[in-house]
Amino acid sequence: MEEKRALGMLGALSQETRLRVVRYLVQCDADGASAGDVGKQVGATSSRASFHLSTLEQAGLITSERQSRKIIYRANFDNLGGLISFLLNDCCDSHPDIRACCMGEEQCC
Amino acid sequence: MEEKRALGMLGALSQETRLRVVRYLVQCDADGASAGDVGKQVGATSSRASFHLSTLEQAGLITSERQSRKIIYRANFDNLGGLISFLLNDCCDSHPDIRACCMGEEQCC
DNA sequence: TTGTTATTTCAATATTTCAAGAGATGTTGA
DNA sequence: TCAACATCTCTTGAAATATTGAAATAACAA
Repeated sequence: MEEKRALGMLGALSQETRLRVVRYLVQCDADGASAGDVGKQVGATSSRASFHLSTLEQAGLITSERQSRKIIYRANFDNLGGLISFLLNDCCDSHPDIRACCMGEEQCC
Repeated sequence: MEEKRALGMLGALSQETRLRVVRYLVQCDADGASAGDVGKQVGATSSRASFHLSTLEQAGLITSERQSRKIIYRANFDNLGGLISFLLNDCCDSHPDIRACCMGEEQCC
């Protein structure tokens, strides 16, 4: 992940509505959700939801697929992981304190 | 980490100069660096560096400590880890794909 | 085709953020 | 106290972003 892409993702995520959209879409997992659903879920008008969704898609955090008259949005797990990996490994140099804190009580293996 | 704090951190990090400041301060580790050092390192005037440093401090990503006539800035490893943990665990629900991607080839234990 | 639903695009406005430089503040040593 | 240095604050103007509502586009069903 290059710095520029990471900056775009961070900017996209640093907005309340968009952060909530991503959280919701992560919960929806592979099923995804339509723009209308997303809008209702995060309390945004349809035009606002559409705007934020396109911002998130442009940043690479979500994907879209038309299904008949709806457009289904899904979290882009690869890129979300890539962003977190960038922060943890590239940006924070895999600093042991940060890594430990990030892992918390859960074990990853 | 609450959503509001995470949003503040994401916003602070989503700016090229500030992201570089954090990267540099992480590399400086416990030694930290003065505002002047940081400014030279990231190619910013002193007033710009001061502005960005105070933005980062307010977001909780760095700390400051006066040492005689200099002010030493350091990365706040706890909060950086907290942010990454928020993204990985709270926001992304510890999704296995994201966790795997984030861990990459390194093992955490 | 016509009507309905879902989503996007557009224009106008308001707000926020960025960058640069001048001046103010705080700290040290003579 | 004064001079030198490091940092901060304030102002200005430019650029990016957010919001709203109305209109446009796309897909489906009767």
